[in-house]
Amino acid sequence: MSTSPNISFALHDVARLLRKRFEQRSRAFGLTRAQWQVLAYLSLHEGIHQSKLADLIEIMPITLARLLDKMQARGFIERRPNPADRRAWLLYLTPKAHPLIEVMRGNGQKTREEAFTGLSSDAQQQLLQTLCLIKSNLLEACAQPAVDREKVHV
Amino acid sequence: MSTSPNISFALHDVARLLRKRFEQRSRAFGLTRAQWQVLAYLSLHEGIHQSKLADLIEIMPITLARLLDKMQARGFIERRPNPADRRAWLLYLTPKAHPLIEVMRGNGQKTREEAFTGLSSDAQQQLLQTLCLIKSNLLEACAQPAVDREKVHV
DNA sequence: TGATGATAATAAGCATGCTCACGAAAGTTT
DNA sequence: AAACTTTCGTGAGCATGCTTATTATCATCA
Repeated sequence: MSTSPNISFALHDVARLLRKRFEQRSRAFGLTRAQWQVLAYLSLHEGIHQSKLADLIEIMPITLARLLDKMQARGFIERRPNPADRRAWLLYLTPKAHPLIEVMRGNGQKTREEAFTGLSSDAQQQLLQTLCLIKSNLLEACAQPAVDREKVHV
Repeated sequence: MSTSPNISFALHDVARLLRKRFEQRSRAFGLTRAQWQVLAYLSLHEGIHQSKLADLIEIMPITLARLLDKMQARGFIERRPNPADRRAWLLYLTPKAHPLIEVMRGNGQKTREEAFTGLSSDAQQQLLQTLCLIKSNLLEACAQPAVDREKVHV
């Protein structure tokens, strides 16, 4: 980590700003960005278990559980008991949630349009491919231990 | 926001994984990623005020204050009174912190090497430029209101 | 069948980031 | 000088993410 313009920092900043901008839009509809994301995935997989949904979104199950608590309290989702497995819930959107999906997609679209102004379609494709490569590098790296044993005693 | 592979999601994932990988390395030295970042910036600007440092790192002053509380408690930084302005502290590293700086830079370096394996130097330059463009788009966008007035009543 | 191990959801607690608000001090204007 | 505005640091409280641990249930195998 250095203070010169640095890809890691730039990535971090861009992700944070995307989040922030999306949040600015989302908040007007009463949901946070994370809750929107849950809604988006759930809309394509109604009847899914919490653990499967957490896998899809790539967050820890406990993190999802807390989000669902809030969304259930606000009447956006339902947890139905699963007769075949009393440990697991089956997740469904409520009727109240459905009209939000389209609006949400639009918000994501608008945010991306703002973010990618001045980027050709080719450049966007290129960027996506590069990001996917980096992501796969990092997924592999994260699975390896990262400790320099000789230096731990600093 | 859609569930097809999407640049926003990929960016978010990559940033999260970079953070996670860096954290795996940092933790062996007793500091979190955010605390490392504070240390890195502070090492180049000793004697700075909290508000200026928060500007540099681009976080809210209150967020920095909490980080500094912990780092001070662990003996990595000092808050010296400023005789010229009794509201503001002057921030300094302690001797204990200095040897960590080099190690930290190395960690960042290693993390980037892992992340950018298989990316040519040109591709990295390209990526950095693209990210900077997106960042500047988003900084501008975030300064604008984002509400679709007609749709707020959903 | 009965013990053992895996899995689903959640609890507890920490770290980081935010917004909003406030007190103390400094700067500015009248 | 007195009244204002601004700035610096921080308190309170929320949201999201994590790790670690627990409980209930299910699945499997001796």
